[in-house]
Amino acid sequence: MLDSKFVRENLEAVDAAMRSRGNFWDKDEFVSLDAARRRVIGELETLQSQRNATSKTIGELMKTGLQQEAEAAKEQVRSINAQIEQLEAERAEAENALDALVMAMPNLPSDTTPYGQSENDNVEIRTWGSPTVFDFAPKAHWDLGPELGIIDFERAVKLAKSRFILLAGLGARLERAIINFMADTHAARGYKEWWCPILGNADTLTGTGNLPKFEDDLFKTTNGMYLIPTAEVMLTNIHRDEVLDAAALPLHYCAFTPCFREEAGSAGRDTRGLIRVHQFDKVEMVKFATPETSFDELEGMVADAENILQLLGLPYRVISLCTGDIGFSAAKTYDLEVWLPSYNGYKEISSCSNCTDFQARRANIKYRDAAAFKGTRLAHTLNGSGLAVGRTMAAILENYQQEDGSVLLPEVLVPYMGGITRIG
RNA sequence: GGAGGGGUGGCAGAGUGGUUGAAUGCGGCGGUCUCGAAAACCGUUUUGCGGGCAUCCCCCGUAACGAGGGUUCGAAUCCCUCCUCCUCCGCCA
Repeated sequence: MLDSKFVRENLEAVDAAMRSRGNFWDKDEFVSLDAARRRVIGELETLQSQRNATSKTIGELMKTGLQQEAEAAKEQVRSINAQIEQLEAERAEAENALDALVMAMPNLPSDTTPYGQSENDNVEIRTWGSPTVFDFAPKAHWDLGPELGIIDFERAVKLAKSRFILLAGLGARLERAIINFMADTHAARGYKEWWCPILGNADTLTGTGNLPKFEDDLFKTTNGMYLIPTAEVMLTNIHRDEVLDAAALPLHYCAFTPCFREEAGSAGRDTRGLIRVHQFDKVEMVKFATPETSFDELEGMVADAENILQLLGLPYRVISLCTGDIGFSAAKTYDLEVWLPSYNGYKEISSCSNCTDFQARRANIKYRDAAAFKGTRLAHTLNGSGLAVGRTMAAILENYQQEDGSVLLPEVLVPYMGGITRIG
């Protein structure tokens, strides 16, 4: 969430930023709600001050036995309280309205985020490798998987519903191999690994910006909990309501979890295969940093995600998302897109974002640096996929497929597959 | 699931209705002393919001003692609900 004081004092700049993101917030409503709230608070606190002063004298009057005067003062406070009660209601109303408006506002884009309206305006930063060339007609992973007997789409529908996946035999093992390879690789590069709940409460989902605006994207339980759409939610909220020591920053965390997404509104998109499903595995990276270093940390995080693709030998490109395409909480986002022969193009496999203080303000994540400043400041949070496991499997199957329908395995995965070098 | 006992400032720990945002101790920070350090001594030590001043410094007000509601002129202190921790019993991967 944005700082409403900052919004008030930088109205035009914020307005421009919102429009660059295609977010049509109501500037005038903000101004009037903010003014109303401050007026009510002013009046309310004046009355509270009067009440406190009068109450104090009541105690003294009663000690000195001046019952009559005390009763008169009590009556006076009662009438003040009646006014306070009404103003409290007004304040709650004003704050709720302002809160709803501000909570619906996305983060301000970084200066370095390219301006643009849609994904067509994203900027390619670099590519690694080149699109895989075949001297036969390559198959899509949704054909390869069933043919090899390692992905069972039909039974997954029977067990759950469409857009769920059932892996069999070496497919299930490959899933585990990819997870372990990714988690081990990040851990070796300094990321502390966590294992976390995959159900979160409303405060947790609010902290990362998933609630209240994107509730429809989440699976909910009957007791008011939510299945996490990504481990980012848990890793970021680990330090909710905490003050971190600047000397400990940056913190580099990672975790493997299943991820659950309703995919409301994406019916008809990527309907086949492993690309867009309700449940998938992901190894996630999260960082906590100071404002001074967070953008450098973002570059480092992208490099760590790229490292996985390079070790797997999968061609990819890095793009910088434009203002119109970055996510709600992000100030700057790089997407890694892996080459997918079935799409004859690149497909997102990782998204790395600097959320600056946007999540930290919601989640109350601060840090202290006694030598540099008094008090506390909001930390910056970053998150990135490292990587989406299902899409990685799809990319491996498609890019490593052989003419005979078998699939070679990337060398780095062989130890995780118990020495198996080929499926099929 | 049953019974009982707790949740106070970075930590420990007082405080059962009236200048208590909160004693005391520890820790932290600043200073005195010292060649330096330790010890000792002195001072200081939360955050949100509103306003002033101003621009990272201070002042005023207000709110916050797990969360929310209630009683009262006034609540950390009394009542209710919820959350959570601990102990014992039961159940269980």
